[in-house]
Amino acid sequence: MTETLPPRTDRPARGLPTQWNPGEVEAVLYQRWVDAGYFEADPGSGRPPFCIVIPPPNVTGSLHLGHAMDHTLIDVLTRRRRMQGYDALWLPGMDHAGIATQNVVERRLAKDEGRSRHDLGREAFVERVWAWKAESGGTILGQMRRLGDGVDWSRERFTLDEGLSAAVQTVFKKMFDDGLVYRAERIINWCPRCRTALSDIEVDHSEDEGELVSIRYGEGEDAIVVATTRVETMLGDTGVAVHPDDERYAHLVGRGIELPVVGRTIPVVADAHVDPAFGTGAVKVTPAHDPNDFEIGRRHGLPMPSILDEGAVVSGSGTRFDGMDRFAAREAVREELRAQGRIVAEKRPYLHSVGHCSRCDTVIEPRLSLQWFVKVAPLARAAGDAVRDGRTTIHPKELEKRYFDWVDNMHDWTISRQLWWGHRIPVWYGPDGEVVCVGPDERPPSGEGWYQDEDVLDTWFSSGLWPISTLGWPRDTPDLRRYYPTSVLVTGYDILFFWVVRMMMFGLYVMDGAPPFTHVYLHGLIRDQHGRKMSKSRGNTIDPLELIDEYGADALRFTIARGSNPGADMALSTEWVAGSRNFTTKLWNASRFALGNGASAALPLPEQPTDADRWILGRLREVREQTDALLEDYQFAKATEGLYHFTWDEFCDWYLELAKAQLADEATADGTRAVLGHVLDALLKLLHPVIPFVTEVLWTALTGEESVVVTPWPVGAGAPADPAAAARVADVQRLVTEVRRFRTEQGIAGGRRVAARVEGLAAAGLGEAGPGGADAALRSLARLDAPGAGFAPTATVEVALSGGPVRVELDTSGAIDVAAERARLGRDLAAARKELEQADRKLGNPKFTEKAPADVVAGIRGRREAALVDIERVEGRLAALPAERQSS
RNA sequence: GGGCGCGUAGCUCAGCGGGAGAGCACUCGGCUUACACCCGAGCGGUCGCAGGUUCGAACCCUGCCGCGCCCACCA
Repeated sequence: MTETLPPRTDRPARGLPTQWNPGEVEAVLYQRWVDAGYFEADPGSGRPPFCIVIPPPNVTGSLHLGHAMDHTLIDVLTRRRRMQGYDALWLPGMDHAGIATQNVVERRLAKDEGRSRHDLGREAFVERVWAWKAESGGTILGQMRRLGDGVDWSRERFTLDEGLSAAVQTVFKKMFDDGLVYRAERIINWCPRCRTALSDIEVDHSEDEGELVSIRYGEGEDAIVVATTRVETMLGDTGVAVHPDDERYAHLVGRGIELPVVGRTIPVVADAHVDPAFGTGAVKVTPAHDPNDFEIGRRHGLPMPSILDEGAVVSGSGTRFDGMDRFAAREAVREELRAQGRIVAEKRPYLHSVGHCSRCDTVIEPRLSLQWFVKVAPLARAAGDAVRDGRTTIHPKELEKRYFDWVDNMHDWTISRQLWWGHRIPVWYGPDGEVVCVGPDERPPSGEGWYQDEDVLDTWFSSGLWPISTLGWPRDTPDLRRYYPTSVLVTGYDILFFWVVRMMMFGLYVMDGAPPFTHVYLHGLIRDQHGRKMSKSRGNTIDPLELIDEYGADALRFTIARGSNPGADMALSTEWVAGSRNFTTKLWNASRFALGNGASAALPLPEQPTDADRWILGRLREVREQTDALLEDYQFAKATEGLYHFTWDEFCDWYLELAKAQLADEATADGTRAVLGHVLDALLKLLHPVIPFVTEVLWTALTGEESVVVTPWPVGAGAPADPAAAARVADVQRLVTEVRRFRTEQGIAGGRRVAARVEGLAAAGLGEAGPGGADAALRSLARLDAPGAGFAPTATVEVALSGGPVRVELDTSGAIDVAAERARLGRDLAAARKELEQADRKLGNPKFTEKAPADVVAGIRGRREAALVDIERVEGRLAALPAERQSS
């Protein structure tokens, strides 16, 4: 729902429309930036390099809020560095996302044409995926432009590009030669639906309901009871294992026992892996379908028949279950065992951990299979060491532990995938069992009987090379020399293991110990307004494009930055984005006011600034310093929040209001225009990295210059803090607030001017009348007129300021609401008494006065004094109130 | 089973040893010549529970309760 408000004023502010309309302007501005080449890096510039490589979005579809988070934070960092004079490069690109993309295209193919990839054949299918990539990739690039991503489009990369493919092939070859990749028959995770091997982290475990069935193997004295959650695997049992020290079974070790249903005799072996306290202390051993059993089988030389393939019992198992689906087989085998009286016990439901394919949720089948692996131990050790010795730092630091736990306990990485979309493994097999790995510039062996490996590499293999391959490796390019190691990696903590660790391993390996990035910043996940994970099935996802359409890209970016605390998830709702949109509107209107009143950044700052001037210039300096410190520490939320409050609560609510009086006085008008221009200029620059569009329009209107994108960061903006001036402004604020409160309690309309006499300003150290003085400020902000003829005060507002009491006598033109005033003063009195009581309690404790630091004690004493003064003042006012008239 | 983290205003979250905060929501006023996507004034919290340390604890320690996440070859 968009409301268009009628313009309330048509005073022109240097061509600025009365309303900020992001939808009309953003695309134009973005194209202008790109055309101007602002985002293009120049390794020969001589400026210090700053580089971030994008976490490449998958070409599976379109960007979601998680990407918007990556992009916002990266853009904030990059735009700021560019303004700080760095040769800033944000390198864009996309990931082919092997299995994910292949699945998407396969599903579409099935839905639209009722065909499988096998119907098309490898070559034609891969062509289809490329077509999809063109379409989906285009969508993503368009979305990045909508977000305002300041990326260097001339350096855009894709993981299946020629150059990146060469990098993949080169690394594979190097690792092959170094013995870091190997081909072996191991138990791997097989997804029967995707029909490919998966690495360990592509398997999600969940507690599922199943069954635990205890089966008696053997007869009589030789009988052993084993328990299993997967009855059907007993078809592939080749042994029963017991603990070596388990006396219950000692007599059976080494002997044969008959495997029911199948009828073959299998040995009882002693293996320390078995926990004698668990269940019966005896385990059935299915080496081809369980990682533990595989190890046991290996230690004892047991046969390893595969009895399940592609999710069904293999034909040729020699049983009547041949070809039966694995879950049907589970039931059928169980019933057969039951018929034979073999089932001793059953527990159902039985909760246990079951692996699922992270892509399609199908139950994973552990399977003995010939695959390619990366020997990770040396790589992982190097990855751990680089963080341990500080070559790379992880923010927030708490996530380091997770990183170490992972790299220090990593299993070998299964990298071959039985897919078609990806980098084909560059290995050729010869007729006599030759295995030849081929580099990118080498010709593969040809001739009778030679063929290339059918499989492709895990998509994370190429993503892991992203920071080096995108910069040109294996060629020795200026970019690589200039931007590697990259400055920061910004990504979600959820892909720490998938991606960050792999990049560390590869980067260190390929680049001789130079890590791929100096810092890693891990942000949290975006959740819905109640902190729940966003998911399509829950129906609580929000499309970033819809938010941009309704509120503007700046609003979305501001919301994300404002909610991003290191490592913590953030809840996002349209209300938050609307609030951010309101902020951009506020900034817009404040700028219009300033411009409409002749603000200029080119004017010299006043030689005799007012207190308000000194205060806001001092605050500006502090805010700039604070913003820098926070952003250096990746505290996006706090940095953004600080700018929000400075803009709204200080600049708009107070300085602009104070400026109105100053502008009306010739003595201060020019100075005020200069201060307004100066503060606005710096503020727009500080906000630009977060909200680039609106700040660009406003800043160019203010300065008439080309673009805020390439303007220097406002390091010297503002002035050193002036605590005395700031204290006087704080006093004025208190005064104004107290008078406003009185007016509200008395029901005096906000716009109505009230005649008033102000006493005690000079004595309180606030000066008297005069340009930029406290009196003028108070009268302007509290809407007080000078006492004219016939001034007849009906009420007094008295405020005890640090320098003394100030009395404001008001002529409300008639009797005041005594009850309301009594209530207001009563609340003040209660508060003051409570303060006094608290202070007395502390000061009455000798241990406190003895042990607490002197400044703390002094602070409490000060508060006690102030409370006493307050109480006296308020009691005086209460006593002076006229008697309440009796009313019903 | 191991590890990490979180429980603070109705909601989402900051604060992490010395006067309980923000945004949104809510109440009451208000077309106050930048802004009603606004302005002004308010209401709202035994800071999960119980102990302990300390002159002083939302903040440090211990235990408990509740929730979340990560890791793990629990047959």
